[in-house]
Amino acid sequence: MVTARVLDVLGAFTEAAPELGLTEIARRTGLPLTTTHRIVGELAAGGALDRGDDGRYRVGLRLWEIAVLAPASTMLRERAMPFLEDLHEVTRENVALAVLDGAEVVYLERLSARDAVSIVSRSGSRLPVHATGVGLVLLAHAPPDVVEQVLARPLRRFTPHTVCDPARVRAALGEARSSGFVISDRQIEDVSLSVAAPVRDRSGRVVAAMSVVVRADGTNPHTYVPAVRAAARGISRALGATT
Amino acid sequence: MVTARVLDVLGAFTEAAPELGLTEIARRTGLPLTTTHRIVGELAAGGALDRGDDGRYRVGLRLWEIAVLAPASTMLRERAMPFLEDLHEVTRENVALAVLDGAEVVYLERLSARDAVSIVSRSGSRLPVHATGVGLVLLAHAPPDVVEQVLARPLRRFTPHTVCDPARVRAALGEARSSGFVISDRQIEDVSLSVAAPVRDRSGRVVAAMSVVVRADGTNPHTYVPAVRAAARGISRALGATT
DNA sequence: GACCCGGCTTCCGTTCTGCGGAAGACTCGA
DNA sequence: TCGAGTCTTCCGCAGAACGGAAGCCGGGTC
Repeated sequence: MVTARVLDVLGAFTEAAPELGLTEIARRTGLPLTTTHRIVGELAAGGALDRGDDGRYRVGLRLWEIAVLAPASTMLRERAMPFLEDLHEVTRENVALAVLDGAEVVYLERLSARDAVSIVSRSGSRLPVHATGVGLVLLAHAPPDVVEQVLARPLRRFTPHTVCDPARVRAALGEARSSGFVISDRQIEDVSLSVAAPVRDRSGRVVAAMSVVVRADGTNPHTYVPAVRAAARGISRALGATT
Repeated sequence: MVTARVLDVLGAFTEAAPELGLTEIARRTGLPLTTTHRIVGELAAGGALDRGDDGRYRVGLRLWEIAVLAPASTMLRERAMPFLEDLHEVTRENVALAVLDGAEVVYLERLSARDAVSIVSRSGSRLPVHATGVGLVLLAHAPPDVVEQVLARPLRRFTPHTVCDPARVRAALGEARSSGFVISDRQIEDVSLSVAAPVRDRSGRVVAAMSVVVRADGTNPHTYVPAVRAAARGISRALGATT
C-alpha cells in the first residue's frame, strides 16, 4: 500500500496549493504525520519533491521530466504546438488544447495573450465538460456511455448562463456533431466565450479539442470558427488523420 | 524501499523509450518480474501509468497533471511563454528555455519552427551544459563548486567543434559573464548554433537561460543577440527581477 | 525573557505488507 | 505444432513500514 500512499502524497498538491508543508500534506492525505514524513522524505530524496528553504514541499523537476513523457504531452501537445501558436498569432487571443478525462477536460496547453481576456485555465487545469467549449466538443464525440455518465449527475452552474439542463446539453452535443464546432458562451465566467473544434487522430477518433477563448463583448464569435477549425484540422493531420 | 522502487519504475521511461513492456521495465530497474508487475499495476491503478491495448505502459495523464505543478513549469515555463513566443514569432527560429540540474541542462520548453533547423532537444530533454548555449550561460552564473564539478570530469565530444578543453570552457564562461550572452556554435550537431542569454529571478539570481537555435549556415549569429537578450530580460521581469 | 502553539523530527516495539521464486497461462512467429 | 518470450498468479516468510509518543525548534505574544 505504499505505492498508493505515494500517489496520495503527490496528489495532495493542486493548482490551488502547489506548495505544502508536512502537516498540510498529512491533513490532505489522511496519513499519520510520521508516515507522511517518511514518504515525503523518500520522494524528496528521489527528486520527485523538492523542499524549499521555507520547509515547504513542491513538485520536483525529476517528476516533471518523467511526466512530460506522457503521450498527452509528446504525441499530442508537442505536435499541436505549431498550430496553437499559429492561431494564437493570427487571433491575438487565448488558445487552449484539452483532452477528456471522465466528466472533465484536462488542459494540455493554454497560450495566453497579453490583451486578451484573463481566463482560469492553465496547463494541467481541469474543468467540467458541460461548461467548456472543448468539453462539449469532446463529449459530442465520446461513446454514449460517457455522455450518460456525465448527464446522470447534476451539472454545476458557474454563471447565470451555464447550461445545466441535460436536454439542452444533448441538443448542444447534436449541434456540435453536425456543425463541427462549439461556441461556449459565458459558461465558466461572465466575461469570456470560447470557440472549439475537434482534433482527430489517424483512426479518425476525436482525441482532443482545441479552442480560442475571447472576451464576451459582443464581437461575433462566428468570425473565429474558420480559423479554429483550420488549426484543429492542422493538428489532426499532424497526428496522422487523413481527412 | 517501495517509494524508491516506485521512482525507479517511473524513471525507467525515457525520451528514447516512452513506452515499455513489463519485462523491459524489470530489466531497466533491476527488479524481479513479480515485484515490477505489482508496482506497475499499482501505478496503473492510480493513473500514474497507462497500459495500452498492446500491453505496454506509458506515463499517465494523472502523473502529468501533478507534475506540471512543479515551479519549473508554473513559475518559470508559464511566465516565460509569452516572451518565448514573441522571440519565436520575430525570428522564425527554434526557441528554448532550460534550467541547470547538476552537470546538465533540462529543457522546460522548446518551440520549434517550420522552416528552422531540426534540433534534438524537446521539453524534458537533458543535454550536457558545456555543449549548449543555455548550459554555458547557466554554468557561467553557477556557484564555483558547480563549475568545478562539471569540469572535473571528461567533457563529451559531439562534433569536431565541441569544446572539451576545460580551459577553453572557462574562457567561454568568462566571456559569457562579461558579454551577457553565449553563442554556441555546432557543439551538439554540425548544422546548428544557438544564441543564449540568462534569465534572472527577483533576487537577481540566474534561474534559467533561453536561446534561439538556428542553422549554422553562415548567417551572422550576432544579429540574434539583441532580440534574445531582450526576451530574456522580459522573462526576468515577469519573474520579478528589477533591473 | 518566558511561555505557548504549531510544525517537524526521532525513536522503537509491533505487525502486516511486500517480497520474489516457482509454476503456469498466453501470444506470436517459425 | 512447438518454442521462446512475456506476463500472471500463488503463497510462506521476513523485514520494511507502521504510527503513537516524546521531544525539538521557531515564531509570535505578553
